[in-house]
Order: sequence, then structure tokens, then C-alpha cells
Amino acid sequence: MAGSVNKVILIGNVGADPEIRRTQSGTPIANLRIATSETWRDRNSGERREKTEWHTVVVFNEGLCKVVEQYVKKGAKLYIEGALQTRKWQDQNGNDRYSTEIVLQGFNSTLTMLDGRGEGGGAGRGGNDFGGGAPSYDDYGSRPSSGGGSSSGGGNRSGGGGSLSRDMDDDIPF
Amino acid sequence: MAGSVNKVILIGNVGADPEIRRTQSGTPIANLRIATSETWRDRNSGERREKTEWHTVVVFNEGLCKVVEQYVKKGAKLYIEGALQTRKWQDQNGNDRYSTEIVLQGFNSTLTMLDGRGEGGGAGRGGNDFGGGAPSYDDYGSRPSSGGGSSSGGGNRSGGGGSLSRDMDDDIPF
Amino acid sequence: MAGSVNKVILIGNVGADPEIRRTQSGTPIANLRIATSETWRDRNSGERREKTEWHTVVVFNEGLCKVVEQYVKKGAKLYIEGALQTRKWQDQNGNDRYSTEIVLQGFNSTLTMLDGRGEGGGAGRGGNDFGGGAPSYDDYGSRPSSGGGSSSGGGNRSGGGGSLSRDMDDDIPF
Amino acid sequence: MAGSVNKVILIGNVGADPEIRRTQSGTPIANLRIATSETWRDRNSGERREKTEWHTVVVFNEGLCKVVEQYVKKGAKLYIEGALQTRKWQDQNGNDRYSTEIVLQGFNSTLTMLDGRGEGGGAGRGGNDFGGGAPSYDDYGSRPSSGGGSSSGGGNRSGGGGSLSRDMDDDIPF
DNA sequence: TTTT
DNA sequence: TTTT
Repeated sequence: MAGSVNKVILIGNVGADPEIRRTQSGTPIANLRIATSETWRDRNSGERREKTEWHTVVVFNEGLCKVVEQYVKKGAKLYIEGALQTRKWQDQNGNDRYSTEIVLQGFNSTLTMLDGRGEGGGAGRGGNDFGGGAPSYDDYGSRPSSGGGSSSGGGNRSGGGGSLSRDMDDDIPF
Repeated sequence: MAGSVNKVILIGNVGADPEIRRTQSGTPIANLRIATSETWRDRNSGERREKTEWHTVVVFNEGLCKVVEQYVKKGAKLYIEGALQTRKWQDQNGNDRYSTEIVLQGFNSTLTMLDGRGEGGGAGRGGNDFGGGAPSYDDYGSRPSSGGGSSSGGGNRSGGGGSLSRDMDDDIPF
Repeated sequence: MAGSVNKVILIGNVGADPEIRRTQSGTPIANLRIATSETWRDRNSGERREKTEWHTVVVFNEGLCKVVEQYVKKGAKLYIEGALQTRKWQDQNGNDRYSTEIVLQGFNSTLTMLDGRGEGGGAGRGGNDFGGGAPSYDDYGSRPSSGGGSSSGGGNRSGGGGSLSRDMDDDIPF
Repeated sequence: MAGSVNKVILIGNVGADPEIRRTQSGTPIANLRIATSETWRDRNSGERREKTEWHTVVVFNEGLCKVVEQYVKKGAKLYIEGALQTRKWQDQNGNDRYSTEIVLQGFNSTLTMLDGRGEGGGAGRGGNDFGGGAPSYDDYGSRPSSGGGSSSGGGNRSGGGGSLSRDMDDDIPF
């Protein structure tokens, strides 16, 4: 169907260290459980209430998997952007079952760590090549900035090393 | 958990006329099935492929339910903004089962029809009080615009008829 | 226009302590400057690059203003959900000028602090009634949870204290 | 800054036929003006009000530019996902001026037509290779579906033609 | 003017 | 300058 959007945005905390599986061909797939929660004050009692929602996130993208493998630990706060997918499977009695997951794959998937180094630190967080900050990985290798100036590298990530330059000179805004 | 976001954005088509149930107290609840779909060209074969995803949307909000009841028919294209919720239930064998739905309730929920009148028309689409256009309903009665000028009515929907005026005069941007 | 969406989602850091103005009627309006930034590795040189974008956020909603006033300080990391608005004004020479801002007002506006108490602490961060966590405020007073169980309070915030109960019993999913 | 998000989502109508410029190297850049609008009922007068917001969208991505060039005409309804960018420039008096635009470039940019062929039709809309539907283009050539089954093609768009298969067998959800 |  |  043309004109379709399927997008999930989550900010929440990872409930357990991620599981990384590998396909027969060696491609990694990461599974995360993420909790979001909302609090509100009960209109009648005035009490503070909280409701936690658990989400299953499946990371197919290899680059994102590496980030998950290296940096994401139980308790980490993440920004996730993916798509909903409901998978059909059979339980041991042969009954159809369905599971809905947030899939990070291909374009428009993002995973960003929101709590820079810290909150427990420990192994697996340090010694990265991200320069010490909280890693943020997007789906396509290097991420060129906008066309301010005459930066090379453009949106055409699928091609080789195309050049994109934006001529500011002839920009007459509005 | 403070600092949590749980948001789903869908644009898709309604698979069947909505079901409207009512709670014992008479509150309506609408159920929708919405299809999103992505198409791509297979890298190897070059064939065009399509994958459709079906989503269950539950509308708790009364105002949105009315819109659904009156205007949303099979085939309608909708913009939906809601939250993910996984519900636990027991099947007839007493086994735990889980269903994940997109819930439209309270703040930050939206349902907008993207195909103005048309595509089949028929009863139930005309004769509305929306002035003939595709209805868009947001969660909170009237929806005041921004404070440009000295419009009354503001964001303080919870209160009565508070006044919000934005003094443009002292706005020195940047 | 029916079927319209205008939404901005930002996660970034506050560049300076917020400014709070008040309208003649006393309604507070908060101004924030928020930085987002993206980093990438230059395709040619391999160098790490960074580009920072500054955003002006205007908070009309009273509840959100209070949160800003009490908790948001320079350096805070925020999640913001609002709408784009371009304002026309005249400079001292009488020339038309335009400024684009992210407006938080009414429904579908959110501001959430992503760095719970801490990271410097200091006055203005402690002593809140949020129970020690990072405050998150949404546009409409109390925020009822979903209809799990028979919680009272529903999406009908515009009305009084309507009741919303979801009967789980008759939920046959899928 | 690690942990940053800059995202704009618009659904609106194109105000005029797009302008396509080309850089010296021939790369196309498309400019669009998109209108979003919100309607509400005035709390005091009860009158129906409408406020239209105009957005400038700049499409750097080559693939998206082609879609714009071929299919987007005045009046078209679009879904746009991009990032905010404020550009500094000098007016004829040498004064600094700023313009904020929604930039579609690189990852996480999307442009989807929401009104399938039609509404005027004519040249430029028909005869496409999209199979007759409203074209939707995402930033990176072919767009592989999720790993249901053993579909080839995966998220690893940065590599060559890697294979991604998801073994359903060992998927024990929840 | 933030953050890494 | 769109759309309803």
C-alpha cells in the first residue's frame, strides 16, 4: 500500500542484559526488553499511580547490534525508533500464537543511548571508539551532516561516495 | 519511571468496519484493524515485494470513539497516534496469552482521517458537523490555536476559559 | 485542512537557564534554547565531525511552564514534543522577519526530563513533589493510565470525572 | 552530543509546484512549501477557527528528489519526516538572517504521497514504475522487509548484498 | 548557548 | 501558496 507509515518511538530502560543470537550465516540479532512507564495521580484517591509497559525489541541491523552488544546493559536508558511487527508462531501444542515486537531494521531505525557513560559503569562500557560518549548508532555507517558548506558525502549512502554540495550562495529563503 | 515515552504512529488503511463495544457504564470502546505495508524491490531478483502488517487499535477516548463510529469505514486511510500496550489474557485452556495493541487514550492520542470524503462514500460519511471535510479529532474538546495575536483560549484546557495572550511586542527572537 | 499533522520531536540539551515571561494576565510563557547535534565520520578524511543545531522552544502550557520554572536548568537533557510555528515580526527598520519556533501548547505537547535528579544537583532541582525522580509533565493535569482493570478516570479529561472501565472478560484478541 | 534526536513529522498539502535546483555538480535539490492547519472551535464564540502553518522543506536526497520531481504537484498531500535546520544568511543590507527549514537528507528521512494518483492527474503522475499507486520513497534504494521467513536482503545496506535470515524455529517469544 |  |  502506498502511503503507509509504521513507526514506534520508545524511551525507556532496558530490563535485562540483551541477548544476542546469530543466524546460521553469522548475522547477529539482538533482543531487548524495554520498560516504559507512566505515572499519574488518581483522580479520586489522589494517590500516585504507575503503570509499566514492557516492550520486546528485535535488532536486525548489524551496526545497531554491535552497539547493543558492546554498550547496552541492564538498566540503560534508550531511545528507540523502529516498526511494529507481529510474528506468528506455534506453541508446543501446535496452536497459533502471535507476538508483537518492535523491529529495528533498515531505514528509519534508530537506537540511541540516553545515559552517557555511567550509572554503574563497569566492563563493557569503556574502551570504546566513540570517544567516550554515549554511543548513538544509526542505520547506515557514517552519517553525513546536512549540506551546509560544500561538505562531501551526501544522502546517497547506497551509492559509492557521491558528492553533495549545497550552494548557499543561491539560497534565497522564503 | 520518569523520562519515558511510548508512542506509535501509523498511517494505514482500515481493514474492516470498526467494532464498537460499550462498557457496563455505557462508555464506548472502538476496535480497529489497520494495515500498513511496505514495498521494496528485491535485491537479488529485482522483483517487487510487499509486506503487510496488521495492527489492532483500541480507542478508549470517547470523542475519538464518536469519530470512529460516525466516519471510519472499511478502507479508510487513517493517521493514528497512540501507545503500545500488551494485555495478558487466558485462552480457553487457561494458558496465558498476550496481545499487543495500540491504545488511543488520554493525552497524546490522535486519530485523523486522511482521505476526505470519498472513495466509496455511502452512508455514514456525509451529514456530519465537520463542515464536510475529513474529520480530525484530538483528545480534548476544542483545540485552541497558538498564541499568535491575542487569541483567547489557551493550553489550559483543564481549567475553565482561561485567557492566554502572547505579547508579540516584546518578542525579540534569537 | 482536515488530515494535517505538525509535530516536532527533540531530544537535546538546554543551552541556558530558561526565561519565563508573563502575559499581562499573568500567564507564564517559558522560552528554552535546546541543542541537538549529530556526529558522523567524514567519508573522505575519516575524521569525526559534529554539527549542532539550536532550537527555540516556547512553552505556553501552564503546567509545563511550572515544570520548566522549577526543574529545567542549563545543561538539562529534555525530550520535547511540540509543533512548528513561524512567527512574523518587524525588525527596527520595519522589515518583515520570520522566526520559527517549536511551540508546546495544548494537546500532544510533552516535555520530559531525561536526566533524573543529579548531574550537578544544586538549587532548583531538589525539593520537588515528584518523589525524587525526573519530572515529566504532560499537558493535562493527572494522566490516567490505560483501561486495564476498572480504573476510574479516563481520557475524557475535558469533562468532569467520567468513568472508564475496560472489561477484560469479553476481550477476545485477534 | 550523544543521545540527540531532531525529528519533524508533517502531514500537509503542497502549496505550489516544487522547485528543483541543481548544484554545480548536478545534484538535485528540491524545495517544497507545505501547509499544515489546525481547526478548533472557539471556546467563547463557538465559532470554527482555522490556523494554517507554512513549512519550507528542502530535499537533498537524490532519490527523494526524483520522486518530488516526477510526482509531487501543487495540492498533493504528503507525509514528510525530516530534521529541523536553521540556516544563517545575509540579506541585501548585510544583516544576519535566519531561516528554519525541514531538511530531508540521509537516514530517517521520508517522503510519502498520501493521495494516490488522482486529484487532477495529468502528466507527470501517470506512467510511473510504481505500479500505479502513490509513490513512496525512502532514503536508501531498495527497502528490505523484515526478517520473517528467510528473505534475503537485510538491514545491512551499507555492505554489499548480505543475507539476513531469521530463524523462526528458535524464537521463543516472551 | 548545551552535550559528548 | 495548500487543503477542508
